[in-house]
Amino acid sequence: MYEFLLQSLRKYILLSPEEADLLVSRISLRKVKKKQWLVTPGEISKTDYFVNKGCFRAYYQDDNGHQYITKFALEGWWISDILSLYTGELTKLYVEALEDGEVIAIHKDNMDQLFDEIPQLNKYFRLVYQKALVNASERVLCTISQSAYDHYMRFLTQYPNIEQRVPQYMIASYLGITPEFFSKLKAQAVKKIS
Amino acid sequence: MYEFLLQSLRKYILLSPEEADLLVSRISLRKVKKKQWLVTPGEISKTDYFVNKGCFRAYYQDDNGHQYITKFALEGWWISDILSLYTGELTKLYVEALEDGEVIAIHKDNMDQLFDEIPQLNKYFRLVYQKALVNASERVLCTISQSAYDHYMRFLTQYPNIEQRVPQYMIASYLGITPEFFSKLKAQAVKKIS
DNA sequence: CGCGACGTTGATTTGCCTCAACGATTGTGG
DNA sequence: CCACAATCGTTGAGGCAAATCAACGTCGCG
Repeated sequence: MYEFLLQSLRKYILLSPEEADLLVSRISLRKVKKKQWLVTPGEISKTDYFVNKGCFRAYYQDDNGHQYITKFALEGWWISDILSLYTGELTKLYVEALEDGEVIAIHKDNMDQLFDEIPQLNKYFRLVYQKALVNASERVLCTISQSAYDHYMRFLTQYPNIEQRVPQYMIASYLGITPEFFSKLKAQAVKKIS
Repeated sequence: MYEFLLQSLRKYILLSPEEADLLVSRISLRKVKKKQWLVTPGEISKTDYFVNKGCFRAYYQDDNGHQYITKFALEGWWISDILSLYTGELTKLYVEALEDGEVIAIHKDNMDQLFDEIPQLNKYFRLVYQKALVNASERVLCTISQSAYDHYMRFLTQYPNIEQRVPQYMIASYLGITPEFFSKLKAQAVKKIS
């Protein structure tokens, strides 16, 4: 049941059977239906989620109702409002399931305890965050330095095969452009090739 | 000499005197002059830097010679090409001193050793990266959701008092706009107030 | 002093947005 | 199994934000 998560941990650190058991005792599995939310604005985020199955998006909605997708998460990714989890401030994000799926939930308090009980976990998350930081930095650079089309190309390499799983207007939102303009971009790209 | 770094560590973790000594034995102080580089494209980054004094920028330069600033670092910040440091790929970034200053340099190999010798260091960097990730995520959100002016306002809260230390065209570059347009933005802002 | 670095301002162009209309597809209840 | 609505993608006309290019003013510094 938790094999996939343990496998992810073992990519970076060694876990004794006892530690693995301890970990498992402090986490829980949660099934979610398409369009359900894991996080909604106004709460204080207390849980970190590991995607076991399915596809999720984190997005922000401004006062005019416009949505901006900040992140997608597929199998093996962590997703939460890290800002709220870290600072205790109110969440401003939604985290929504784009398909029926399941996540492994770890409550902040259990997490803190686990960090003491299994110090190696600090290393695991150090590496996870480091990787996420590299991604975020590259995305920032792309956004300020490249045209929307180049930015799109980079997106495809970071999220391979995601185009089959999420509607096009969400990809546009992630890229920071409108669905209409995104559609025109793709039309032009086809012309260029031929 | 290394007091400032130790102080930063102690904000998040406890260090015994022995551990502090061990740490100090594996790091070095490096003085840099204005316009000197800590990192230049084409190398493989092997060192992480902690800013003890001064002001630095990381930037990318494209084939047309355009520069894009991805990060500023003031006293107490870490700066490096984390991508190259992490993956071993060639750096594409410059890291340059904007003032005479000094950094504390930690070589990757020493760092890895220290992570084993002082496991708590994992926790420190987990938290440092987590914070940096929160910042980067907010920056992404701002860039795709807000106008250049709002984005500028947020910048000021993240880097207070930096306007006195770096030229305006670099702030424009960080924000992803041209110096000319940035100048016009500020002119309009003054009008609004009066 | 004279040069280079930096900031400003204006004219023009371009990338992307907004609004609106229109197919295509999917899902759902009668 | 069909009618209908809802969701999603496409296309076009017009508008705005920001880029580009060029000229000019100002300051600090060798």
